[in-house]
Amino acid sequence: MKYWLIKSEPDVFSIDDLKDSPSGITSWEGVRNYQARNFMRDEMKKGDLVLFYHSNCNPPGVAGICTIEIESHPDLTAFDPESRYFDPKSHSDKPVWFLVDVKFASKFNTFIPLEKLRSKAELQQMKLLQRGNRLSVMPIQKTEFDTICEMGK
DNA sequence: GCCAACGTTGGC
DNA sequence: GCCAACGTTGGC
Repeated sequence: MKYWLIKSEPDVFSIDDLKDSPSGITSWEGVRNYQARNFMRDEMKKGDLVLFYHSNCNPPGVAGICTIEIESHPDLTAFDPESRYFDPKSHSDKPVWFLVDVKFASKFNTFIPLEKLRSKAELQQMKLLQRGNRLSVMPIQKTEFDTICEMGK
């Protein structure tokens, strides 16, 4: 099993929006970064555990946990000219963009702000904390996942 | 709202 | 294939 962190702007889609989705499941649409896509397309497996991070808000931080429910399939919003995620390079016979479906698992009792993550010695290696990091889907270590879950209790 | 960091685009 | 220009991300 692998461990991941995904970012979302809560103004756009928050962990409560995920919780309120039908069956707590949503397609993680709109990712338009190749590295992030490759993680979703090639490496995320059903049952993997995922931290849900709120970005571009005050304060940013980890809000809870979800799981991979459905493995890689094409991101249909790329085919839709009306969608803000439309990409004319992607065609249904040869899709460029892929996504996974994630399922709500739990919300932390304590929201963990970025500042708290930065202050933890065990988390200093996390990609999330590296300067200039912009990846919205990234792998994390089990030890990091466990540390953050403990902080969120 | 600013701006540093990074990814993508496109001319050459 | 290089690299300048541009657009986006996301913390602050």
